[in-house]
Amino acid sequence: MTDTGGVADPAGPPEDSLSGSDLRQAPEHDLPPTSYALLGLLSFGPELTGYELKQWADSTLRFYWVAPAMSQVYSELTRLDRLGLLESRDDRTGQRPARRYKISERGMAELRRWLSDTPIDFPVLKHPAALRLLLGHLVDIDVTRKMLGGYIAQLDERRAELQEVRDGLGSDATFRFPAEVAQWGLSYYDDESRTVREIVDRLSNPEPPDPA
Amino acid sequence: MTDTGGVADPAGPPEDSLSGSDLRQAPEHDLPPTSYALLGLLSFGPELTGYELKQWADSTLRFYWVAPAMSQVYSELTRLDRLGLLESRDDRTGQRPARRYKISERGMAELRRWLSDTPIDFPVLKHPAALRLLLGHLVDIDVTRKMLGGYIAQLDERRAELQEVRDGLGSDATFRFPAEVAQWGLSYYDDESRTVREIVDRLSNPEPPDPA
DNA sequence: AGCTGGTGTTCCGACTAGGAACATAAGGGA
DNA sequence: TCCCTTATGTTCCTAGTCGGAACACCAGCT
Repeated sequence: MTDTGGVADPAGPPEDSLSGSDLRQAPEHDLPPTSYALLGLLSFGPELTGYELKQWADSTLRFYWVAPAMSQVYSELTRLDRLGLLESRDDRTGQRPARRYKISERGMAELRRWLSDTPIDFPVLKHPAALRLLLGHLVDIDVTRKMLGGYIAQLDERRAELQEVRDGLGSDATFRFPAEVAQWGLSYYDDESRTVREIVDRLSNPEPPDPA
Repeated sequence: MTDTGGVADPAGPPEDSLSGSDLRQAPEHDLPPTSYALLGLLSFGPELTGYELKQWADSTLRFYWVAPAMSQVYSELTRLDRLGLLESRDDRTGQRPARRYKISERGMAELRRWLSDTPIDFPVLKHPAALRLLLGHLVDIDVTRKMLGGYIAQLDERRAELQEVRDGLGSDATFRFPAEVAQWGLSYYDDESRTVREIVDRLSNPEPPDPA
């Protein structure tokens, strides 16, 4: 087993000193999915700083993928660059010096390979509202009802944000797939909101005899 | 800020030696949600080994909460025990010696406090199928269609498993809340399956002019 | 001059994921 | 009988992830 490398190398100076043998090394195994998520954002073309990439992920990606932390965005960029999947340069044209990254040909190829070859994982979910409903026997019913009411309010808020994202994509074929994903999310929020309202109704009217 | 403690203490022998001052210490801050998830399972009453708790979590909890890894189950049990939220004993009655844990009064109280006082977080989602659909521009359309077909098949499978869980809960009022949560999950799988089928249809018939 | 807020990045500690490793028992087949 | 597989029960290690603190600099406002 060869060393696939730690992300940070605090001992070595970053400039010059082509010391490592792991420069431009192919990622023998799959990277974690979050790496492909960020690489995927960059596959749409822009040349971004870590800060800008984080903002973009926060505004769109987070609806179906956990928005990675700032620190993780930067360490991912460092790693992807080291693997040759990105190209980077120092940008001093703006008011602030910054490092800008864009996807490389290698990166595009690796992304295509991953999309074609890798079996799909089932979604991973952490659903606090469901967990709390499960534990309803421990608290007064009003606590649970109130909790679900708050969840519905959050759903409405998120739905409105996602609607804005979807509207911003227009009907241009360029953003056909992002638009499909946004639509998917909107359907999800609508269905979820309806389902939770039904649950709240059932909690209020304990046993409505089925009139069928 | 006082030390809220590492989970493992490899230096110290576990028996006797009341060395620490952090025994039976209240958790000043909230524990991570996964801790409350496991504590919540134990709030239904049983006295379990780490192994059994992991199996239970795998069979039911995983539908709306990431099933924690074996190693995490054990470290959580150790921590919750150290905090006085669990009671534990060595069990040698079975064929294999094992440590059994059940929830304490303190644990029940802390769980109730958390349910009542803590604001609810929005669900966290990692949705590989959505991420791949987003990147549809990179691959042939058939790759994306096939990917979504595989996802639908996984959905059907999961739905069948959850249906069994739900059937096992019956209509007894004891499991009213677990049954509601299971029903919630079933609705989610049904809605998601329908939505994804619609997406696949749209991918096949690119622009069906709206006949309205 | 100082305050606040946005840009840009790094570092650290805690939490989480996943598998390897270890140990023992039960059951089945050559 | 011996081996193999499966299940029980637990620990350890590595890498990945999260969240905040810290640092730095610039712009606009008071």
